[in-house]
Amino acid sequence: MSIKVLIVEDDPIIADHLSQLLRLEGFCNLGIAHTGERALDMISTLQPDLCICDIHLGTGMSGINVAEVLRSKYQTPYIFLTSFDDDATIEEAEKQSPYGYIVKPFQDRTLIATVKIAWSNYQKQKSANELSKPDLESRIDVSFTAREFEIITALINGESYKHIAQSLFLTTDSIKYHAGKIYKKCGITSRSALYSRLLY
Amino acid sequence: MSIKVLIVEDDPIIADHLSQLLRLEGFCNLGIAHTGERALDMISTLQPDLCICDIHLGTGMSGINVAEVLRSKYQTPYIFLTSFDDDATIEEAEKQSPYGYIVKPFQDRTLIATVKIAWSNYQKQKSANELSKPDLESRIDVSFTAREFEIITALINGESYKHIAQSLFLTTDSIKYHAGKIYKKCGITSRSALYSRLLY
DNA sequence: TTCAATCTTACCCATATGGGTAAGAAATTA
DNA sequence: TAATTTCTTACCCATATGGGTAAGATTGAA
Repeated sequence: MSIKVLIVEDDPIIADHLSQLLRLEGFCNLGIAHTGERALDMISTLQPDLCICDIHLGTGMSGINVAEVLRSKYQTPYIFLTSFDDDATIEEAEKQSPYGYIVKPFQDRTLIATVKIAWSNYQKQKSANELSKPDLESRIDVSFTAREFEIITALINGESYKHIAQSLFLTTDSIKYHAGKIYKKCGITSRSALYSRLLY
Repeated sequence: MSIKVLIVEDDPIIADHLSQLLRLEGFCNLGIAHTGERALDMISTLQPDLCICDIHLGTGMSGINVAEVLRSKYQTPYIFLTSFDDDATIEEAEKQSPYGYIVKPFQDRTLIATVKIAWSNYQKQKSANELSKPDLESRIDVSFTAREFEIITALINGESYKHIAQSLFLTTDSIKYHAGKIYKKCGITSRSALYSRLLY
């Protein structure tokens, strides 16, 4: 699966250049938005995986505004690309926590590397929240049986004993028993402590 | 407080250039490590806030190795800076989840912006676990009173009603009352649901 | 096959949690 | 000042959670 990238850039020369570059590198190029408003349209319909976003887009919305939406509404990663490199612009950009910031004119390879690394970091961050057994065990230095891990994930999901029991075709007493063993292993005495103990 | 930056770069020309650049921008320049081994020394004694790290350092350790240590042992952010831009190098770099990747020759402003944004992102990530009221409210689109927020943080910390009551000089009934209102506002019915609802 | 670990279930008991309601005090706003 | 919101507390009740113990079933390894 290739990464769907949207370019938000008002300068047609740069936009075309980016377009070429992405295609050559095997990205799925969703096209170019020349204004912030158009960008929002394309984002909602095309659902890009990542955006390359110019900060200054002439009149109307700025790239910062677009990034704001990407971040809060879509949680889609973006990198800024701009010829404005003054401290004020950088500071504004910082607030959006971009995955990269490139000043024009740019090295093609810097751009490609930045996009790839942005995507990779984003992916890792996303999967960081999903609990894996070996990962968890090494982190807190406690080992669990398969059953226990199954129940740990349910407990952390906030499911009641009854609910867990139903979905595992067991009785609540069994869940209670396993929860008890889990708590002992972790040196805790309540479910809430699981959250502080198991999640970073 | 200015950010303490360490340069890990074997090319003296580039290293000097970086040195100048950082100084001009008001960073605290901790100096230059010309080899990976020297870098580890300097890292352990000088405790940099951030490293700019060349990937290919002649013989001995590579910048990737240095980054590995920075990540696993010190949790110090770093950005890669290299003239090698082949896919294999980028892929190796990706694994280290760098905060930035810049290909030589580079734009001074790209470097500065990348460093600043890397630092800002790192800081945010660090403090992301600490709940702030406005932040929480905008994220889940529910508003809380000051008292409620106070109790939310305690609930999330896994404190029992009794404990919360004692530390706030209230009765457990009061805590129960507020917890109830909080749950209603969030559209949930249990403390465990708070975790999935309030924490990403 | 035998032993140990794990799993499932049951039962007892104490405490914690959450829903509902209500009423007076305090603070805020119109 | 009057109205509204928030805060504190109390009481009732049902359910959930957690500790302890114990016994039979299952599994896996020596």
